[in-house]
Amino acid sequence: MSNHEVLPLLGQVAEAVSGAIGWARPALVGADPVVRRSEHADFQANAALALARRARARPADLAADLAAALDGGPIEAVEVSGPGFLNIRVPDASIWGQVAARLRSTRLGVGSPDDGRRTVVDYSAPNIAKEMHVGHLRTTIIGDSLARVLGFLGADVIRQNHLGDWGTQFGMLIQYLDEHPAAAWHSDELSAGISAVSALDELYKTARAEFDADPAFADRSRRRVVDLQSGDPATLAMWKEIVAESEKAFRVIYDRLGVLLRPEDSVGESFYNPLLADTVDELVRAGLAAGSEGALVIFSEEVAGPDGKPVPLMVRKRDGGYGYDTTDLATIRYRVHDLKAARLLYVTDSRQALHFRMVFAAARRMGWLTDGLEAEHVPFGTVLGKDGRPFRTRAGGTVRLMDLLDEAVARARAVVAEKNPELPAADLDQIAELAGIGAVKYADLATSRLKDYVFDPDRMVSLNGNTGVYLQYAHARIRSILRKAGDPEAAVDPGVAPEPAERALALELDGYGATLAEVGATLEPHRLCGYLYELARDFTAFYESCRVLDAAEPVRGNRLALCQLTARTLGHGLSLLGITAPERM
RNA sequence: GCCCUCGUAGCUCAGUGGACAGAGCGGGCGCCUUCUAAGCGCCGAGGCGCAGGUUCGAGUCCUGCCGAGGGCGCCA
Repeated sequence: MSNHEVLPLLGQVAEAVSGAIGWARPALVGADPVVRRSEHADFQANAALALARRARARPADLAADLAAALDGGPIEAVEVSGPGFLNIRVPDASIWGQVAARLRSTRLGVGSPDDGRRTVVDYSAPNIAKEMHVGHLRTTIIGDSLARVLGFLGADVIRQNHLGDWGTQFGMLIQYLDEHPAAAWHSDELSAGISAVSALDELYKTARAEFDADPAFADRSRRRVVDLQSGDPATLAMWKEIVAESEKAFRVIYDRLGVLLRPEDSVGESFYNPLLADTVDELVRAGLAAGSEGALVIFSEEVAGPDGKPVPLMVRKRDGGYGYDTTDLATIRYRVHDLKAARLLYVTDSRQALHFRMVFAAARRMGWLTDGLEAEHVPFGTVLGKDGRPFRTRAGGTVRLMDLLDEAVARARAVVAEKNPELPAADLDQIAELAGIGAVKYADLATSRLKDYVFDPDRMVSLNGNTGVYLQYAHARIRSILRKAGDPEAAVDPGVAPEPAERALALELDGYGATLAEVGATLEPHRLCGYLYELARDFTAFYESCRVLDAAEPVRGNRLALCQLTARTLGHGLSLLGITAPERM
């Protein structure tokens, strides 16, 4: 499919201005028409200012020539303003035509610019036998939203949950569990509210203490690591059980968060373990990896360390083991060769930027990444507490993800209960859950990805401002109007002159696809949040100045159409953020 | 030492090289016989860390400096 199912007015105007440029100044054919939304008209074209020098003309003169060449087409009126801006107005009928066309489309008229592009999104990646904590919040939420947006834009998205399910720490844990068969850690032997990962996390700490205190246990643990790596059946069975129980616990969080990740998306470190030797062989044969101080490394061609020498990727450790550098190289090899990916995305925190830069560079030198292939680290900032320091419990420990969700839902519940005391308890629970989870996700997505952000439950469940709750409420309010009208078939009469608020709302709705394309290109979901907030505000302005239900036809029909398209766009946009938009609040 | 990111209103944040830099919170005033007041309007508040540069035009691009955070061999 093309970039647009319904060509936005901005695109139509841009085409017209492009045509005018070619007509008025053939030498400038193909130049950017620089069309933008405008406060002074429907759109403005800044091409005359940008091109005046090349055209060897005064901007105002060039603008006048362009205006003269812009007769008719999708443009109703043009005027030159200021130093050479073209203020452009589109016909009323076009405004309504776009609304009608988008309502007829199941995709709201949005095209599929990423059609068929196989895109691997690597995100979440919790560690087996450990609690999910605040550190997994952003990767899970941002990664999931990107998977949704790219999928909607037509990409063939393959989600990859790169679980931390392999490593020497499991030798210690398995040995401990083997020696303490009475220890409870299976989900069915734990009391409600205690997860397997919570129990395993505790047992691991105990095992760790014993490892440090008892040399004999440490020896047995080390032997257990060898057993695990050599595939000893009993050890492997225990490990698989630990993985399965952990995944059950993750499932509970994923279900509550409403993320797309499913069991088959789990392709953890253990999956790559058998592939690492081959990966390293290729690197050695290609002459990229070389011995250094007993280890095997790839020296970076561009990055130097504190000593001024090239920084190495650790391909094989001195003890013969493999670290994350090797695994990440193996993921590229696998995702390109076996999954046939065209675009690789790694949603991890920004501290790993240098690591990925070096891994990608090595993969390019190795020939695994070729020119048509895009590999991108999608970095994000740290979650901070209100004190501006990394978010921790009062005692200084990491904050469990589940606790954090509980707190947000509890606050949302208090706010909802206060504002709507008549709500039946069951509805209250359901709405509090939707609002609380939505608030957490929205707060995480709404701020620009790269910056650290402050986790503030009070602010995120606020009903005012750029919050998830505000958008959910806006959606519910519109749905309420539509229910009262009996959810009629949209009937748009393009002959009606739109009120300013109707015009502004329709133009905003027309720009939905452009915003999504921007999110797909920049991998910045906060642009979608900003768009939806603006849309909700435009709707509110419309709601304040334009009566819907008691308007006379054909105005009423047109306004209902605006309500329908706004509700669908809001609901759809929220769903791409992974947030549910309830019918009632 | 080198590299990366960030620095916009009292606070939390938006801001494709274009017309007077915008929201929310907090403060002040006002608006519910009308589709959800979980809302809306008005008032006050910054000239975008600092200094240069490129440009017809810079919060946005470039250079330097200051400040904060992060990274730089066997943890991911």
